[in-house]
Order: sequence, then structure tokens, then C-alpha cells
Amino acid sequence: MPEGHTVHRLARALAGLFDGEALAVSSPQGRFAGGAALLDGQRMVAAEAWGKQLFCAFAPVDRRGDGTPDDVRWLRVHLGLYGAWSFAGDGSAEVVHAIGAPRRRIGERESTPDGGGDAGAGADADAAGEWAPPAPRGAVRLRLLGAHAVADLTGPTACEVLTGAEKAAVEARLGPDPIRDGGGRGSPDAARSAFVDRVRRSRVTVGQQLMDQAVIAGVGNIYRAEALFRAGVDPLRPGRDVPEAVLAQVWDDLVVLMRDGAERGAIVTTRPEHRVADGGGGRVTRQNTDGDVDAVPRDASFYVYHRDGLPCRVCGAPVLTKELAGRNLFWCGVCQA
DNA sequence: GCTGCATGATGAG
DNA sequence: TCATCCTGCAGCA
Repeated sequence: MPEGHTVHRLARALAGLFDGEALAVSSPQGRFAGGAALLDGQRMVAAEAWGKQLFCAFAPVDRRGDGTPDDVRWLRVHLGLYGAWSFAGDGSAEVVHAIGAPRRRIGERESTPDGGGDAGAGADADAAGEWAPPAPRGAVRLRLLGAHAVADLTGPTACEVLTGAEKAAVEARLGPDPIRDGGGRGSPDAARSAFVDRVRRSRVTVGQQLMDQAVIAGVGNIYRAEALFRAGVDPLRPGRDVPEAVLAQVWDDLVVLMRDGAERGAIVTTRPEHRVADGGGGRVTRQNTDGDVDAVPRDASFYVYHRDGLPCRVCGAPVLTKELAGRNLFWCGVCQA
């Protein structure tokens, strides 16, 4: 259940593993057999993210040069609620070092880049010392297999092959992405005002609009709850009633928070002075952590997400929760009045 | 061994 | 607003 920062990390990991390499592309589960056949044997020439969408470019092996001409096909993957990538490799390539111990998932489940000292745990070498990819486990929709590594995709909500024009159409429907340079909208200012203007055009609550990928791309339930807390904004307030300057601040804050998440591999929104581990009321609040999980304890990472009933870290009032458009909302009724 | 929930999105009604 | 997609895990027996 990744938010945008995780998908950006995935794009980086895939580029590091496979960029420029001809891949064997298959669908062990069978549901993506047609799409896999289109890409099989081609070179992966790029991997990028826009919000929660992952795009990988494939080009024929015999084609020279870079860029994105007509024969480039784009793999589009959206993980949705259940999707996950798992990786395995021969342990020798630097890319494996960079993404962590083989057979650890990133994208949805915990994994650690440095493998927790378990080097080679998943380095499947046969008797001849030759690396062999592990058999797919579970319903693997898509397998990308290179010379030194393999990536398996399970449970995505979307997995399809697009032309450049189709990819552009998908991106056109997405709002600016705080992690992309200039929000993907040319300049930081353009991206910020696109977000601010869009929110203020509607009386839909600002809480709902932050989850709308056409308003801002990559924000999920955690970043929504945390960004609104940090800005002191009531999530139930209609978008048009939130001052321009406050929304601009929310955008700027998300740029910092989400880029930090993409670097760190985990969402941390608490300021150091509020970063007090308190046991989280006994609840186990998990999140995508493929970075150093212990750098900030999970029960010190959030202000309000999954903390309903616990005292607000700032004012002590109990954190509130409510279902809004089918998703759980968390906020402090005092700090966000 | 079950059961219900989860950081998401879509399409029908 | 609801059902559905489809998977892993915590919590419970």
C-alpha cells in the first residue's frame, strides 16, 4: 500500500537493476501474457514515477540511441492496495547491493537495503556457481528477468502496455507530483498554483481533495493526515474556504515531506521535538519501510495517522477519526480547528 | 487455521 | 455509496 514516495523508490530500483538491459518478460500467472509478449526480449531504457503510477520504457534491442521515439512501449503499473514487487539477484551486482538483500520486497512490505547483515541470503547459485532466478512465488502477474536479477510483480491494480501518447494521456489526468522536478508541471511555482487553484475551485473538503490524484499525485492516507495536521487545517473544511497561503504551505510542506520519504524509504512527519516514542497505544502501525526502519521508531513517526484516541503530540487532546469517502481520516480537533 | 483490515482506484447505480 | 479487484498480515481461536 504505497504512497508516491515508495513508487519513486521503485522506479529508481528498477532503473538501477535493469536500465539498458534486454529482459525476459513473462507472466507466470498468465493474466498479463499478452502484454508480456509485447515487451519480451526488449531493452528497458527508463523507469520513472508520477504519483503512484510507475512507468518503464522498453525499446527494441536493435534500435540505436535514446529518447522516446514511436517504437518505445511503456509498461504502466499501479500497485493499488495489494500490489508488491519482490526482487532477487545474484548478489554480485552493485544494483543488488543498492536495493538490498535479494528476495526482500520493496514497494509494500518491509525490507532493508543493507540486508541486515544477511548478505547472500537470497543469492540463489546452483552447483556450478551460476545464478538462477528463484521460481515465482504466488500469483506473479509480471516477471522481469535480467542477467543478474529478477523482479516479480504480484497483485497490481493496473499492469498494461501503453504507447507514448497513451502514457501522456494518463499523465495529463494526474495532478502535480510534489516529488517530481517542478511537480512535473514545468516549474515549482506552476505546480504549486495548479494545486492551490484546483483545491480552491471546489467546495469538496480539503481532506477528500488531497486524496484525489487529479488534484495532487502521490498523496495517500498518511501524507494527507499528516500534512493537514502540520498545517493546522481541518480536513473537513471545504477547499474553497482554505486560504491560498495555507494551501501553498501545504504544497511546500509535502514537497519536503515526500522527497524525504523517497530518500529515507519511510514516512516520517514528526518534528524532532515531537518525535516521542509512546508505544502507539499498543497498536502496531505499519508502513512501507524499505529504508532504515529503526532510524525513527514507528510509534514516533506520525502526528495523527492511526493514532485515534491517543493524546495529540502537541496539545494532548484525543486524536479524532472518521470515515470519509470510504477512507479513515485522522485529525486533532483542537490543533486543526 | 480462520477473519477482517489496509498507505488505492474504478465502474455501476 | 457500494461492490469489486486481489494480497499479506495482525489478531484471534
